[in-house]
Amino acid sequence: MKCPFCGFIEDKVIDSREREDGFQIRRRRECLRCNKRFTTYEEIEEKILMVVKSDGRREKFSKEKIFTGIQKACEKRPISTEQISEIVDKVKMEMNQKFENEISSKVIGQLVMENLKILDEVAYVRFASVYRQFKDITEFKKEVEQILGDKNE
Amino acid sequence: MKCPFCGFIEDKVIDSREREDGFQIRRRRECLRCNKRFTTYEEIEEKILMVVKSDGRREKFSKEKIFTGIQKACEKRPISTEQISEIVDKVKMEMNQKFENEISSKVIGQLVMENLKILDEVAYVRFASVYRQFKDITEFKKEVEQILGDKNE
DNA sequence: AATTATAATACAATATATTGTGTGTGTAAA
DNA sequence: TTTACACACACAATATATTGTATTATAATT
Repeated sequence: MKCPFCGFIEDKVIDSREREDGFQIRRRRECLRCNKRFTTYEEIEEKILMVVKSDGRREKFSKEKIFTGIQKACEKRPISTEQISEIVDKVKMEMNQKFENEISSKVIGQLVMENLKILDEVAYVRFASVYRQFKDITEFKKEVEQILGDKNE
Repeated sequence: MKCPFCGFIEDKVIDSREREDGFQIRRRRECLRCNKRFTTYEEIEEKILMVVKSDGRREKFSKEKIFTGIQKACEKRPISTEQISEIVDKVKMEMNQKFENEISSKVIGQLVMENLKILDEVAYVRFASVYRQFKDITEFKKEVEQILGDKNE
């Protein structure tokens, strides 16, 4: 790794820590010529995932959008930011497992819903109402009865 | 490094290559649970350098801007893109050595000029004429005589 | 279509990074 | 202002990454 101070190509790692979330490694390096220190980060290469929206337009997949979508559904619910992040990461992982370069926004919505359902039913129903575009309250009713029904089996 | 497919936290590096320019290391990793492979990149953390312009406004330092500035000065000159990149990198390195978070655009100009002077005098004079805002051709004359004078010493 | 560059793959010999534990510091959040 | 959190620093014991060489695949460029 080229020293940002003197440009020398050799250095040694004097410390190396993985972030708790496991998505980054930080290394502290020292240049073998000028002895100055600098920090590097190792990250997973993100393949650019395209999301196909219902009208056919495509846009870059963004963790942030999913995050805010879930966040809205979780308003005033006992769900922490970390828990939302976990869902986002899980959804992303499932996407990596199952899909190539494109994924429809519908499928993303389903993945989010599956994960949200386990965590918080209120948030789940809220999210579903937005995602599946509930037209009137009977749809809420149906969805809730569905959930309750599943539990009694 | 967390597996992007299954989320497992352990993996092994099966290949590791440094880019020729020395600013990146690419690692090929394999998950110890699902055996899927993925790629990571290690890069130097970029500290955000602010450039103070002559009117006092600040903006983020950008390699691209310097690059295009030099490129203009090198029009029709026998200077390759790589050589320009090298100057940009050298300037950046000098900045890292000497400065903290802020640097005046004037000083950047000087650094560029120093490096350009060694490489190509025509480009240097062009760059200087823009950078130091030559008012008339006598300034070109002065600059050229200065260079020629330096050589005879 | 031909060319170039970059990435993925494999394998073997060698060198260097990683991880735990602990201290201190600066900065952002509560 | 007190509390967290992330980063810098140090050291020691252990495990794993790095680098050369080479072939093939894929994407980008002309």
